[in-house]
Amino acid sequence: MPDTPDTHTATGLYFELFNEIGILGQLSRALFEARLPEGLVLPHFTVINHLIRVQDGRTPLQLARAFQVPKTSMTHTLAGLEKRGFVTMRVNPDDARSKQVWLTDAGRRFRDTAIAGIAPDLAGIADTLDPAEVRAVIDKLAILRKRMDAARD
Amino acid sequence: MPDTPDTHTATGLYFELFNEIGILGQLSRALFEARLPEGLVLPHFTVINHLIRVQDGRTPLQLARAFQVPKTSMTHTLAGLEKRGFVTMRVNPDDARSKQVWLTDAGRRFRDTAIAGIAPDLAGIADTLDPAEVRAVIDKLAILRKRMDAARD
DNA sequence: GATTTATGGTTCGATGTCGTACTAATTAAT
DNA sequence: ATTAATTAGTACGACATCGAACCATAAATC
Repeated sequence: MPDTPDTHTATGLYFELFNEIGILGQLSRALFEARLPEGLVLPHFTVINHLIRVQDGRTPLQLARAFQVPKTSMTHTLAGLEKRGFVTMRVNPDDARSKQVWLTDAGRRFRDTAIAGIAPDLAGIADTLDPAEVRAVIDKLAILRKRMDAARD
Repeated sequence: MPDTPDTHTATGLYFELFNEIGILGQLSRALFEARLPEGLVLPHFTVINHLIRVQDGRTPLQLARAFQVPKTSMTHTLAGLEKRGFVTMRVNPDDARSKQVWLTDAGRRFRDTAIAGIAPDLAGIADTLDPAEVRAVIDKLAILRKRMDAARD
């Protein structure tokens, strides 16, 4: 079932890879959003999750770069999170142009319950590939991601 | 640089995988769209490409399922393609509710030039992973995709 | 074969996404 | 120090995306 006729060329392979990535992105997004409370969308969760993983206090621009979205999109996402009281934004004491995003207790709770809600779905598919395989795929994708990230200037 | 603290759990691994997929989807989408003519967006290209790969004459619903998008989104994408003369839609002779999507010559030309425009970018990163690795990643992702696809009902 | 149920598509309204243009603050150049 | 160039963030407008409600046709049930 090779989808592209030119799977033997290098670029054809990458076409196929990105196609697969696109569809999986679509599927996983739908999966997650189905479990999120009304009005919240994947980026909301992703940002909160990121803030917990790498410490809060990030600036909006740092977040935008981390997810490779335009800064205007991040402004919009953060506005939604702030409106719901999941984050608060203060001016960066080191640079008055900039802001810092801090998690609230409600934000942390939101993350916990969101994860708890989604975990069963993930558990349901977690036996598809064994952990070593997943690990290997992640590592390969990360290499590619960093490369593309760097090549973008 | 493991992003999630729980990379040792199965669900944590999948969290990380989907995160990587999301970012890569973002990056590749931006890469592609930068090369597409004004007003055209990734799904436009993807649909045309798909029609060439698996023969045209697909119905809108088949296309929506192939890309895991809601059918309303596909209606919108197809309207854009039709307006530009890249596809024509006729009623399905076997089922008057349904339609069939056919490529025009302009549509085929669009695909060719789009691929030609993007190929250099892909070539620029094509040496990041060697073909066997890419192939392996694609295969693993395809397994996961089919699983999630099936588990969705 | 009439009625019910299911299916394919579109319309409509509500966000999400992103590019352009702008403001404010910082840094660099003179 | 003043001016120019850069950077962080937002406002706004155009368009993409998607869910809910809808219409038309087909299939299933009686």
